[in-house]
Parts: sequence; C-alpha cells; structure tokens
Amino acid sequence: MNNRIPELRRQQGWSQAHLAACLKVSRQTVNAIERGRYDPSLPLAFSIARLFGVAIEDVFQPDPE
Amino acid sequence: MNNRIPELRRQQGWSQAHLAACLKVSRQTVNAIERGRYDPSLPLAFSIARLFGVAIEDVFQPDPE
DNA sequence: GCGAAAGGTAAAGCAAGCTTTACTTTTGTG
DNA sequence: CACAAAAGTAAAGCTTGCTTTACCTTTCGC
Repeated sequence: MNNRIPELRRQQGWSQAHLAACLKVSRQTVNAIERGRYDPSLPLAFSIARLFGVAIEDVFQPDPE
Repeated sequence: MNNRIPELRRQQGWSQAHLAACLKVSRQTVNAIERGRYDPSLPLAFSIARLFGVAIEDVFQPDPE
C-alpha cells in the first residue's frame, strides 16, 4: 500500500516523532507505515487523513492487483 | 466504527455470503464487520468501498472520540 | 408449518498491527 | 568536522483481524 504521508508530513514541517504524538501512536509505527512495512488499521488511517484534512484515498493508494 | 455495509449490500440484493465471495474473505468476516465486532483492515476497506463504487468515508464512519 | 437460505455466534489458531526498549545510521547546521 | 536531531531497524510481546469448522436461530417462500 503506497502512501503520501512523508510528503504531507513535510508540508507541515513535522518530524515522524511529532506526527506520532499527534496520532497517539509510537514513532516506530509512523516510520513503519511511511515505509510501507505494514498498513495502518482503518481507525488510524482515518486519524491520519483527518489530521491532514484530506480523504483516505488521498493519503493511501492500494497497490493494484 | 459504524458502517453502511448492510444498506449498500441490500441495495445490490446480495447476501453476506455473496459479498464475502466477492471480497475473497469468509462470511464470518463480513458478518463481524457489518455488526461492528471489529474493523476491517485498510486493504479490505478499500476493496469494500471500490466494490460499492463509493469512498471509504461513505462506507465507514469512525465513532467520535 | 416445512425446508432452505440467510444470518448470528463460538473456539482455536495464524497473520498483521502496534508497543516498548534500545541501538545504528543518516541528515543537516554551526 | 562535530554534534544533535531525525530517521531507520530489530526483537519480544500483546492485541486485533481473519480463517476454518461447526452449530444455532431467523426469515421467507411454498
């Protein structure tokens, strides 16, 4: 699952640690999701999209299968 | 996490079993998600939304916290 | 009211998401 | 270069998502 989190995060001038704090998850979780090591849960995906003020579909693009 | 799956599913005249087959998950998974026993993974949420031709936000509404 | 289809539920087990702790590597600014 | 901040990685452990098997209840057309 590809995502635009690094791009959206840097637009805000935020570190992974700051984003993690906003989302109330660990920094490692943010890192892992950004790097595509696993997908966020649906509630976390909602939190991320809401924080950036965009739709889930604007943050995450499922790989075509 | 509230969802409109039963409504969207019945609009298509589909059973839980049929929906499960389309999504390539078990019928119990569809049942559990419809009834809010747990949230789908993000990839499954994408599959569901895509199948019904709507946005994820149109299918799932995270409970306010 | 019968039977079949649909829906609901439960237990055990595997896979994925997330945590904490802790260490290494990269990046960037003086 | 030097130091600090940021990013990357790893292991162990807990929780959640999903599977299979199996059984019970509800709905509905005949």
